Amino acid sequence: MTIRPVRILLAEDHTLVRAGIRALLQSLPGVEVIAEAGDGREALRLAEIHRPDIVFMDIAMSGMNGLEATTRIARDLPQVRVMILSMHANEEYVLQALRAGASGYLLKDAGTAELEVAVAAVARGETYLSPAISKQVIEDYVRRVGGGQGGESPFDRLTPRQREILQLIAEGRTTQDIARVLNISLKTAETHRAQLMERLDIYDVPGLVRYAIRIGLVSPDH
Amino acid sequence: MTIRPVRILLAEDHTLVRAGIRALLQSLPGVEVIAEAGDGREALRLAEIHRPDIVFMDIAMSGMNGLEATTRIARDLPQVRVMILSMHANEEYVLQALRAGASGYLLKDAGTAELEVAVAAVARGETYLSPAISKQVIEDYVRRVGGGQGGESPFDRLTPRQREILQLIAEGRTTQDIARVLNISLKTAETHRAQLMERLDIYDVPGLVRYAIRIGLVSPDH
DNA sequence: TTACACAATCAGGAAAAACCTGATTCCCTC
DNA sequence: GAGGGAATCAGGTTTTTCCTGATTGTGTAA
Repeated sequence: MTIRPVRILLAEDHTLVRAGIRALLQSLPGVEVIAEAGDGREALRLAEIHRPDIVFMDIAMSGMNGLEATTRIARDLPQVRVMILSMHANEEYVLQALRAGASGYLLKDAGTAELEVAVAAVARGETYLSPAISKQVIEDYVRRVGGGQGGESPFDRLTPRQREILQLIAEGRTTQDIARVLNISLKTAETHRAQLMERLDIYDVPGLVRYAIRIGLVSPDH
Repeated sequence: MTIRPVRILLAEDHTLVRAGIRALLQSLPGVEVIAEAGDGREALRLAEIHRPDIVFMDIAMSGMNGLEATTRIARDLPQVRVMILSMHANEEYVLQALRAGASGYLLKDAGTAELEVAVAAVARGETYLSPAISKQVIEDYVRRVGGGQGGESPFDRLTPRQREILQLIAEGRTTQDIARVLNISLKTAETHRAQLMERLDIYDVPGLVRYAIRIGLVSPDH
């Protein structure tokens, strides 16, 4: 007997990229790309029709984005697994994807060998995350899921004090400055800063600034 | 006699996407992908070595971005043409690319047929722009070029070296790291950093990061 | 009610980074 | 051929970060 091939639906809005990834997927043994979608809504529609084993889903798509589509697929078609295709190893994105019900999170700068591993893992019903995604993220997730928690905003990841510190850092205040503004000792400000970095798994100031901008704590202007 | 194939260097930082596009390019008749680069600096190096006919260049790459690399290639290797690969039909990007000396601007959501047309056009020495790019943009460009000089971009405020340094800082590289990446001494990297701050009149790292984001040198994600 | 996790506070000392003040070389322009 | 800007480098000081602790209060789960 022949092994049943893994049937894949590929959702990605950039045609060229989609065609490229399709070519890669089809070069893998036991993999069949049965349909392509250019946005989340189409992905949803095609998933209902074809019931693929795996949907390869880009996050950034216009119309309906990949996370929204993932949520619906996970709810309505539980036998269909979703592999998120993303450019960002960003913790927030990964958590959102997993919360939405994705079975895998594959970075676009993964190698082709990794692609094969990822497909096989998800096809077996496992969860696959690109190795570049930090352990911290995974542990956070497991802990949270274990705790039976629900909605999570990026804001909840930090204590109020830590958010204050983060905002001040992103605004360009030095740690000394922060201590003065908040009326705490330099040492305390340093500790907050360190714990904040630990919490976000971001260990450099530029990374913190970009994160603060992403979650809207500060704007690139000013 | 056989027609000499079009030799292409492919610069794109996401391995998976790169592999995909490579597969597409190689499926075209008369096209040969002779090398791949994962960032702008490598693209520059490989372009010098291989002298490809066309460099397919992604804009958003870490380390040295595609526009910077394009500028240098256009200056140092005029016989090598650069085809920008971009996700955005955004006017500002297109203009910057053309100003940098690109011979083509291909959107990532182009079709594979368009890919073939684009390669052929640029190989013949023509300029190719994806049809989705508005006529307005093209007219603007022509007018500007025809009308002599004009546009002052925020980029012009910094030397190429300083832009490199700024981007690396905003990406979270330490000064040591930067020195290593650019193969200069720590002291030199420190000097560049200081002169850069002087030039922009911004004396803190978070401020530099926000500036870099404003002018599009890096994105808050990444 | 004790035990425990966690937020917020603080410190000493080592290590690293930034800052200040120079200097040289190269190349382009006037 | 003099001047100026860009890129390179260094010594030494100051500042900041990093590592490894500790204490207090508060809410919560055993």
